[in-house]
Parts: sequence; structure tokens; C-alpha cells
Amino acid sequence: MESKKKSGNGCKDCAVKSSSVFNLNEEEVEILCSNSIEIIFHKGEKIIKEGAFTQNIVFIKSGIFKIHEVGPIQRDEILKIDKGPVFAGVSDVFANRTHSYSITALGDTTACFIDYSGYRHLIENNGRFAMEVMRLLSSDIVKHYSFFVNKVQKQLNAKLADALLFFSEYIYGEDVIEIPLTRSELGEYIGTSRESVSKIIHDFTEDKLIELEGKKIRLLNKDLLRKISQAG
Amino acid sequence: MESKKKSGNGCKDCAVKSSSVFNLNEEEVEILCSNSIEIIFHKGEKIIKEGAFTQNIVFIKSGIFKIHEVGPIQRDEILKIDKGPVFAGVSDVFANRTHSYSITALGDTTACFIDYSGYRHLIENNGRFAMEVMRLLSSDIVKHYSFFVNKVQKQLNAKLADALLFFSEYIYGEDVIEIPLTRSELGEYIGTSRESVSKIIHDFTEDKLIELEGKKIRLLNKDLLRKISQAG
DNA sequence: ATCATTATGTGACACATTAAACATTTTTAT
DNA sequence: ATAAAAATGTTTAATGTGTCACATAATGAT
Repeated sequence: MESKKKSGNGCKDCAVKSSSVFNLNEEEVEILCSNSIEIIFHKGEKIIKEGAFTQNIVFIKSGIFKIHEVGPIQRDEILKIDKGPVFAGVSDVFANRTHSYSITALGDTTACFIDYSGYRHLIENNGRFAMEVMRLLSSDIVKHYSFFVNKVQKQLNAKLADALLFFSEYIYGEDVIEIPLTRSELGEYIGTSRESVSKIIHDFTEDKLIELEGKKIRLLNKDLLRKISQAG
Repeated sequence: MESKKKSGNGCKDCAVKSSSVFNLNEEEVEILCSNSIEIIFHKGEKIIKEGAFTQNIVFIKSGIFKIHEVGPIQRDEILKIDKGPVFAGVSDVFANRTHSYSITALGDTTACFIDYSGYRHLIENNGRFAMEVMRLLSSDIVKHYSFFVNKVQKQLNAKLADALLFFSEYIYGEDVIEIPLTRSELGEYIGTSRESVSKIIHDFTEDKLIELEGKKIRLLNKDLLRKISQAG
């Protein structure tokens, strides 16, 4: 249950990898890598904790993670699920002194903690890098708007279909998936209770939409799942 | 029902006003103002239409507006209500080729349409300006996350209390407010139907929380409204 | 002014979802 | 291995909201 630290070397590879997108030269990669540290997290470990001071930009090198926030009725609400390689939690660093949301590993995850000052230096001195970060932030907003209207307007079976397709198509790229969430967490993701998730999974199984294989779920009829998703 | 165009002069004032935040010098203001145009919109007029090409950064000089998006069940969902002076719809310009949401005036609104290339030029050449835009985008995300968990977890009376306090404290700064939304739109904002909005307003009136004065609403007991808001 | 349209209030009812309770199963810690 | 804790499935009753239907009021157009 303990995270492992690695020397700065690994992180350099990490930043270099992303540099194709971010147009960084050797010197700039060096700026990003100095004072950065790579840590491996295991399932359930918090990479960033809501309420903590915002100090580092986090680059998720690999692994699946969730961004979540405790709401007014003290229930955790999952805002986003994504996988590396990707920057995560950038918005909080720019907007707040403390984190308004948590980031938790949903499986083995490698994360680079990058010193804010270096990141900021890059933004202020490399317009292309700034533009790219801006594009990422903007895309986050637009996607979350869409996530939002879906969550508010769709009924439960449509939202569960969405979640299944999301994991199958975006996260794993396979028809047999092992969702790294408990039923409760799935509820937090699609906006319902643990019990309702159970019920709908049961219904989907009866309707031959999916098949349970131990902890795994096999999607049997993706076309119909898509129709259910679109029907709302 | 027709928008009025004004010469570029007015827009210059507009950009200068905001320059205190954005640290622009004379030359940079000039860049922003060339190829920009100021237009006055009236209540109900669309400033930006969902589906249209993203071409301009919009600076709302003054006026109240809503950002809204049509969801999967073809219902309009209000994502945000805000007032000038503020940049609006920036995220869509960076993230998309076409607008994913609409922006509509809720009252008389003056908007400057700024050419994207000038805006982009500033970002790439003025690190402080870039940082400020990034802060705005980040703040948009963080606020919308919070708006989201509130909307998902709170019950209707809490959400209506939120809306009333929002207009009273943030938008108008007064206890007597005239909400520039129809009951239907209020429903789209807090996530319910026209009928339910009517019912809760009725309940609030009976409980002496608010008082209707024609089209205006007087908040009689803001402390209690806050408690209702927090209770969820 | 008058008519058509849109906005609003309000009741009855249906229904989806939540909450509570309990039985099982699985996982984790010692 | 064994006990404790967490996760899961399923049922029941309670309840918040949405939908439908209709009456009334306000608005806008001709």
C-alpha cells in the first residue's frame, strides 16, 4: 500500500515523450524535469487530496485515475475518469490555493510531480506551450459541459450504457472489460446509488446486453447499448 | 429586435478597461482592437449560436448572459449565468471548430467580437496575458465542477435557494431582484421543470422566505435561504 | 382593441429513485 | 487459516419529481 519514488531520470523520459505535442526543446525539458519527481501509486491511493495546497503540476505518465469531489451532501462525486499519458489537475493549480478535488489511482499509476515554477516559466516564455495548455484546459471545460448535460438529462440505463461503452472503447479498447470501480463508485460516476447500479447491471444481463464473467463484463451487443445511450 | 453595431472606438475603451487585469500596453491593446467590433444585443438575442464556427473571442462589456447547451433529450440546459465585464466562450474557440454551446443575452448586453488571431498573438507573445487567460479558463473548470456537484446532489428547494442567492448577491447585489429568466429557463438552470419551479416559489412564499412584487422577488430571509441551500 | 401566443399557477397521478434492511459473497488484515 | 471488514445482490416501503391536464394571466402582433 505504499507509493514508490524514483529518481529524476524516469521523469525526463516522461516529459520528452509528451514533448512531441508540446514542442519543447532539450533545454525546456530540462526546466520541466528539474525539481520533478516520479511516484508510483497503487489502486485506491490518492495522488492529490482535496483540500491540500496546490503545489505541483501532475503529469500522469500511465494508469487510470479518477477526479472526484465531495459534494454538499458529503457524497463523493466522480467528475472525470481518464488515463495517462496526460496532465491532470492543472486547473486547480491555476485557480486555487488549495485543491478543490481529489485525484485517485484506479490501478497502478505512474505520476510525475512537476514544480509549478518551471511549468509557469515555460508558459510565460514558450507561446506554443502556452497555447497547448490552453487547448487542454479548454477541452476540459467543453467535455465537462457535455458530461454534465448527459448526466443531468439521461436516465440511469442510458448512463450505465455510456459508462460501459466509455470503458470498453476509450479506456481499454476491448469488449471484455474489468471496470476498476466498485458498484458504489460506479454510482458516483453515473450519478446514482450502489443499489441502482446492481439492478441495472442485472437488467442488462437479462436482456443479453452484457455477460458477467467473474469480475469482468463482456459487452455482447454494443449497437443496442449505443441506442440505449442515445435514447436518453 | 435588431443588434446595433458601433465603430471600433468603443471597443478600444472596452479593452483598455480590462487591461488593468491583463497587463496590456498601448500597442497590445491596439492589436486586440484592430479587427474587433462592438455589438449591442437585447434580451433573448443569441450572441453565439451552438453549431456556428468558432471565429471570435467575445468580450462581454456589460450585461447579463447565459451559456447553454442542448442535451441528449433535446432540452436546453443552462451551464452558466454571468455578467460583464468578462470574456465569454473562450474555451470553445480553443477546443473546437464549431461552438458546442450558445451564449444568449438575458438583458441589454454589449459585446466586443475580437479577432482570434490578435488574441492568439497576445497569448504567444505576452506571458502574463497568457497566464491570466489560463487562470480564467482554470477558474471556469473549477467553478463548473462545483456547480455540477451541487446540481447533482442537492434537492430542488436547495437549488432554487441557490439561484435566488446567486442573483441577489452576485448578479444584482440587492435583496429585491428581477430574475431575467422565465420559469422554464429557471428550470433549465436548476435542473427541473417549469411546474416544479412554480411550486417551490409558491412554497417559499408561504414560508415567508420570499415575497413576490409583480415580476420582482424580495428575499425576506436570506439566512434561512442559505441554510436551505446548504442542507442539500 | 382584439386575437393569438406565450407564460404561469395548481391539482392529481404515475413513476423512477432513494433509503432501509438483510443475506451473501468477496476481500483484507492478522 | 481465520476473523473482521468491505462489497454485492435483492427486496420492501417511502418520497421527491416529472408529467398531464386545465385554468388563468400576461404579452405581442395585426
